[in-house]
Amino acid sequence: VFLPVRKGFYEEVSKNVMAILHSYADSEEAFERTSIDEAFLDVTRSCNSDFDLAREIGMRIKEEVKGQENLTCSVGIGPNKLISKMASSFRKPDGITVVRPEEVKDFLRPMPVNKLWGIGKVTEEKLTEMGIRTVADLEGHDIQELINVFGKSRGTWLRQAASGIDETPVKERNASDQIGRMASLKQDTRNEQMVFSLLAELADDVMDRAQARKVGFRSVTVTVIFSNFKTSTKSRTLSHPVYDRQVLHDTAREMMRHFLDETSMNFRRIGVMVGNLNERTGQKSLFDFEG
DNA sequence: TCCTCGAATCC
DNA sequence: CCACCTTTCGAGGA
Repeated sequence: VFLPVRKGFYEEVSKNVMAILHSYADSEEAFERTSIDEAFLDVTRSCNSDFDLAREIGMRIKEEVKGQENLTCSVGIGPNKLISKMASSFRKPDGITVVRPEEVKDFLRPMPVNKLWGIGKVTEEKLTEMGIRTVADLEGHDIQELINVFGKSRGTWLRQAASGIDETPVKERNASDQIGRMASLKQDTRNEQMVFSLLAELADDVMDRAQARKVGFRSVTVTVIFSNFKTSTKSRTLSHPVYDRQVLHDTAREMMRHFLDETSMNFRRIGVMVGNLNERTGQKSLFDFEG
């Protein structure tokens, strides 16, 4: 069933659910929303590191979400974010999975590597070529070779993740650093009317979201995906933060002009993104500029 | 250190 | 499972 959901509906539900989740976290800061319907909660203190108590908390959350919003959800409980995220994916929908510290290895080892959170199609293929199929294979693999293939930071991450190690704290993230939107053209084209009118819609949408968050931006990126699926991006950083819709429109247009002039292939999708977001606050004190 | 741009992941 | 979209990451140049 496809529901033409009125704008803002998901956001409203999300807000309510997040409020419930937040209320079960150890503290105001022990909460990390990761998407419209997912969050990490640190409950170490509330359950006194007892995983049976943690399960009780998980059950209460499920009941409350069901009662308040009539929604099911999946809960994963583990010693860190990596494991709890994977535990929550383990039984879906409406599941609850607890992975105790001593169970982590058995939980991970049999899994194909692509189940590890953070490994997608490309990494999976490279690993397959290296003869690494399961998490156990990855855990046993020579770290130096992983670093040679994936680079230092990703290579070491792979090995740590395979062992179920993740020390990243549960922490409210500074709401995203960038706001962007892409869309397909009705047909592959480089007709200026069609391209510019879609570009304007996207820019408006991005601007709406920036305004809702009361942020300005200092960089603008325009993306074009061509008929052959090749992607090109062009970005420009302005000298001062901007809050002006017209500036976004003009800048995006100018950059799109470049693509129209410098290329010959039809466009399939285009996108607009703003970055270097900057809160519009009152007068900043000198301390705000200390690095 | 900043900027640009493509790669990669996740939704 | 696929197709599509959003955001982040990181390499390399200035």
